[in-house]
Amino acid sequence: MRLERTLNELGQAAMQKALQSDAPPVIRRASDPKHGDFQLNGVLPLAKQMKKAPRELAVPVAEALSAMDGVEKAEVAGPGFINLTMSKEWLARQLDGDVQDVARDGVHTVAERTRIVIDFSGPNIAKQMHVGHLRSTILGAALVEMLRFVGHEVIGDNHLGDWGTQFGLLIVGMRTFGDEAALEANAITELERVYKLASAKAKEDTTFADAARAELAKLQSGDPENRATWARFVATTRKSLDEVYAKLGVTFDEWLGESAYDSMLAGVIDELVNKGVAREDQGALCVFFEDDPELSKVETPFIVRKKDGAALYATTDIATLMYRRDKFHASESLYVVDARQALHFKQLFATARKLGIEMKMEHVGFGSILGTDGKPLKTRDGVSVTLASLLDEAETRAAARIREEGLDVPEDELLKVASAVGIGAVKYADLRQNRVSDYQFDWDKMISFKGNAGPYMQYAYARIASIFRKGEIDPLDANGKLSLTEPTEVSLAKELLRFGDVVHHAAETHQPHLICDHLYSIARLFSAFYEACPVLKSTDSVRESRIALCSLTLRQLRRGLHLLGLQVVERM
RNA sequence: GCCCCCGUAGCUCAGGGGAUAGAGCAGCGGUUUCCUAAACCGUUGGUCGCAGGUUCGAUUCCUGCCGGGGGCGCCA
Repeated sequence: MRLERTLNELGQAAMQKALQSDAPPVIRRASDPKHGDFQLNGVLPLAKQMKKAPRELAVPVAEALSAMDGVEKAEVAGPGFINLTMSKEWLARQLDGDVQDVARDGVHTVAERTRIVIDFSGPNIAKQMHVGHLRSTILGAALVEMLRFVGHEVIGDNHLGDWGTQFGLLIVGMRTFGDEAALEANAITELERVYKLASAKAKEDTTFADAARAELAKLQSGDPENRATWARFVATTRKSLDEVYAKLGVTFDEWLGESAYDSMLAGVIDELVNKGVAREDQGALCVFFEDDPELSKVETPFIVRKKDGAALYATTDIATLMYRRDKFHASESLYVVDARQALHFKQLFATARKLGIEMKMEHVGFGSILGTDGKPLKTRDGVSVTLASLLDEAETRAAARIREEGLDVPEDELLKVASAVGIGAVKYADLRQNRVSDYQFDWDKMISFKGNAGPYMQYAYARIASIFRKGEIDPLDANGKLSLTEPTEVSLAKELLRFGDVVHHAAETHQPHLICDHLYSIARLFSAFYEACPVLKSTDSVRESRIALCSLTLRQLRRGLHLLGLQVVERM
């Protein structure tokens, strides 16, 4: 349900009736349960505006509220807050609707459906994915699910780094240092080895560097031989990328790498020049931002063509925006990319606006993954943990932990559960934190399964699932009427009512951690409820009600975890 | 030098104009003849980096400073 809107309407009606005012009621959750369920703060600013004493104005509003359906108590407090307590019957009635809503578990859909392209993951060809790709992939996949579920039309796009300078080096490097057999056997390992040698040599040997540039130019002008070599690099790399994505359970709607836009680049350059957006400077074609208060201070131009004539990342990104506008008719483009690229995106978006591209563009940035020592997990010289090995370790650790605890997992399901728990732990650890800050990757915390962590959530889910299994009840049929009496029932119910608002807020602001926090809160309140209230052992309408409460908790937990990309398991 | 982000409990982090600032971990003390104890309950712990300003009210907004991180012409 839409709790915020419902309460807002209630508050608005009261303020209208008591004060004939359209001022916003400013309803918040009570800061302390002693103050009731919610508080209406809107009287304070209104009093200021009307030059009246706040408490004086608050009295008639509180009276009006008290007379309204569902309001148990409304009283003036402090400088002029109105503390609001809703009746348990009202809470139950509101939540009944969510219990019945088997299709969406109480989450409404947006009024205005828009088409959004989400650009995420974006690994490089000829390179193993490493921890640096983890956040973009996990965050992006969650945002796709979240925005899609609230009703948007979402296109998840893997903008592969499959074009650019590195291929000149790789082609020459393969010719010089390459081992064909090794390439067949393990493409990425061989390509990484060759790349490292080639880039080192290019730094010292200018003829070698020139040769690389020449091969790159040939590739970009469509030379069949180089093109075929390139295609082989791409295809072999894709195989290993697919393995990682399969393990993560991440899929894409499009795989439009940088190469997909190559044919557009000349046109982009023309448009930049013809519209007077870019001009030459020191041999390169650049966009300057004299008119932008922030970007003009940075002084670095946005380079769209190097002095040797080659296009770059920037050029491709502009082409990509045009493509999304013309082919996808997208109204929004999100980039789930490391926060360190903030300047690039500011310049890109400013350039797009200069070109008249009317699209909502947003850089959904995120911080780095650090080790427990507070330093980046990835080292400068490229010795970084590969994503594949990290995910393997997560599964291994989870399996060990499950065995150690002697959990309720049949041996033939162990690997499946270990995978759901291990991968889930990694994903959850990443998503639970505000994306803008760096976060410490800590196996012990992740795998200790305590507190706000993936396994705790999965465990909470499994416990509820076991109630239904034991009672031989289908959660989807558990739609008895709610009657809330015990304090733990009321607390849980109030939290369950917020689910829709939370999912929408998280989706709109691109903050999956809001869902994590909320699910954690639901799981904890459920545990408290479960501790205090027998479910299957209770009888009649109490039993019906509690089963309905369990059902909605189960479904919201499952829904929320799915939105985050975590699997649930029926027993663990 | 310029620009961006971050300073909240011992540690890892939420919160973001409103009442006494919240979780987890760690610490301390409890709970199992009872539907999953990977659980639950209680408790210790904070000048919200510092200084001004705006406001009836600032941890939250603004400015400055200090501390940490990141970025800054032909990489992505």
